[in-house]
Amino acid sequence: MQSDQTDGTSFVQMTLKVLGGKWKLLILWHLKDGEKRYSELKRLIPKISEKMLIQQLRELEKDTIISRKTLSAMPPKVEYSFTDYGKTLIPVFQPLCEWGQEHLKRMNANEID
Amino acid sequence: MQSDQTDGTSFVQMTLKVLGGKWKLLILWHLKDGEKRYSELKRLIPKISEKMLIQQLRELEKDTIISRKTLSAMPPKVEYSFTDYGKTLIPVFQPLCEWGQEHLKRMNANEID
DNA sequence: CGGTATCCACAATGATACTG
DNA sequence: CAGTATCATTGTGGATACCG
Repeated sequence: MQSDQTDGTSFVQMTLKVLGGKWKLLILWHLKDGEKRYSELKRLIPKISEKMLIQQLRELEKDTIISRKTLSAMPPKVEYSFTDYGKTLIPVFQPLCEWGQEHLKRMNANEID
Repeated sequence: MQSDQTDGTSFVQMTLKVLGGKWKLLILWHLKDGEKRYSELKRLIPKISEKMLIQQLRELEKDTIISRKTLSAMPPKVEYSFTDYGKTLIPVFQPLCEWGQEHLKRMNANEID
């Protein structure tokens, strides 16, 4: 039931804006196992640049998917975790990632692409 | 261009490659109601350029999510529909889109962003 | 009708150096 | 440790014209 008659497409743009970043699914994938410190995420995702890590975290935070807690200022200690609202996303993106894993296997098996 | 990851993260890149295109979710959203002709899709998604429409369709086809059937050569008549394999994606991306719709409402309601 | 081809703007990402 | 700042590069998407 679309409420939006002129252009029922903005929810797609929204979905992509929230999850479409190159690293966001991966960040969420790690956070679903529990809160993580900035440095842990950096270690878990070695190929991400600091700029991208902080940028994607900021965007997820702005979208109220994750929250940022400063545990101590000196030495710096920051923890990222799902918000309660963000947790509603877990049953949605987890099957997506699992589908992606199966799809990857299938593509490799058939040597497509 | 990196081809290999060694860590178990490439499924995320794969997921984004398959669904991350700006119009793919929207195309699939329309196709899940049944097969559609090229011109129907163009009409259903007025803002997409022909280049993008055909490009996204080709990629979905290459990923074996949808299939392309030439119904007649003259006049040209082409129909796109989910493959059986592609249908396994429906229960995955549909909740995603529904979440996106709810998220959009929430953002509008709170005037966040 | 159902595409292709070309050119270009700009957004997204990346590398690297620096900072409180 | 947890970021910022800057610059370079790449990728994605759009406009337009043309083709079988």
